[in-house]
Amino acid sequence: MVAESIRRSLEAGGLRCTPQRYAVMAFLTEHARHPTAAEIFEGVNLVDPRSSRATTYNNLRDLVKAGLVREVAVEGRAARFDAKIMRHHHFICDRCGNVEDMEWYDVPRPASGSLGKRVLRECELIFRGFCTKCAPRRASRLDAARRVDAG
Amino acid sequence: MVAESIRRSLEAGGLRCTPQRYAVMAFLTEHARHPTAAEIFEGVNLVDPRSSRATTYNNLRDLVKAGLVREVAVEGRAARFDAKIMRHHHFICDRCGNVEDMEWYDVPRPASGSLGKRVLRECELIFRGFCTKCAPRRASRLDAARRVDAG
DNA sequence: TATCACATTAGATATAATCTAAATCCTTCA
DNA sequence: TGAAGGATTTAGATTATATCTAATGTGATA
Ligand SMILES: [Mn+2]
Ligand SMILES: [Mn+2]
Ligand SMILES: [Zn+2]
Ligand SMILES: [Zn+2]
Repeated sequence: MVAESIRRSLEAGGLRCTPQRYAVMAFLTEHARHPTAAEIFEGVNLVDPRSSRATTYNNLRDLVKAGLVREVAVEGRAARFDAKIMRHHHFICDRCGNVEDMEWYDVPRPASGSLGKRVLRECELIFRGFCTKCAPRRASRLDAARRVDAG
Repeated sequence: MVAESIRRSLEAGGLRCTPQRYAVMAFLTEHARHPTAAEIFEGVNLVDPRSSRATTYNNLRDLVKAGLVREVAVEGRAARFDAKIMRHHHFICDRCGNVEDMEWYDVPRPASGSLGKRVLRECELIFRGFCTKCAPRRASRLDAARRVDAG
């Protein structure tokens, strides 16, 4: 059962399972769309219980620190979050900015000469291009496509 | 000569070579440290001519649009910028957050089945771990290391 | 029940980025 | 030359995002 597994992973991470904290984890587990903190705040408050903005931010910070959630590196202003269920890479659309999950595969590590004294923990891959929704319009210039969307 | 090459690349990108715009490109070319907009603003104003904050942001936006500069995807709040001189990957330090350049090498593309109808433009690699400066302290817990730094 | 650490909250504050509208600078073309 | 008009710059206001503060609430346990 999903509820029980969230409860367990919170406790494994040394965090109490509060309604607000549970709601953030549940939302991220159900929505693999890499929502922003504002979207998560809105999402968890569509249903009860109410959670304040500060609590949403606090819990996201704690969940990241506990390793249950990761912040996805992406340009744009607002941080995006991702429940750490399975290893995967990301595809970021040049046109609409959507961040999509991509199947995991191992990446060749850099030559140890180029790594120097650095200690490598992980290699993350970010693919860029046009997503399925945006690819059909790729014939037209990017600017033209943007203009169409704005209109 | 570097000055001349900056001038030429600006014009090739369809941008006038103004003193403020030139200063941003020159700063980014000299400082491969992926500075934030605020750092660039401060940096270009250490020498003359003065450039306003709005102009620094405007020029960074225009330079990115022209493909001469890229915004580096990194967690943290402020966007970081990088003159597009040579292809390279990035190493981000878990402890101090520094973004360092890493030698370029080709990355195996995802299986076309997992790509679907998406159109792939590039594969970017982000390495994470401890940088040369932070690696020696890695024995102690991350939190402990942070406390030392703060104190 | 009393205690105490952990959590939540509203609202204030800080930080990063963008917008606005006016002024200035360039290029072009009589 | 010297208007005309587009591109650029500017200070300051505004918006967007994130964090802080200090008061309050909650629940496990002695
Ligand atoms: Mn993801
Ligand atoms: Mn770089
Ligand atoms: Zn898209
Ligand atoms: Zn470091």
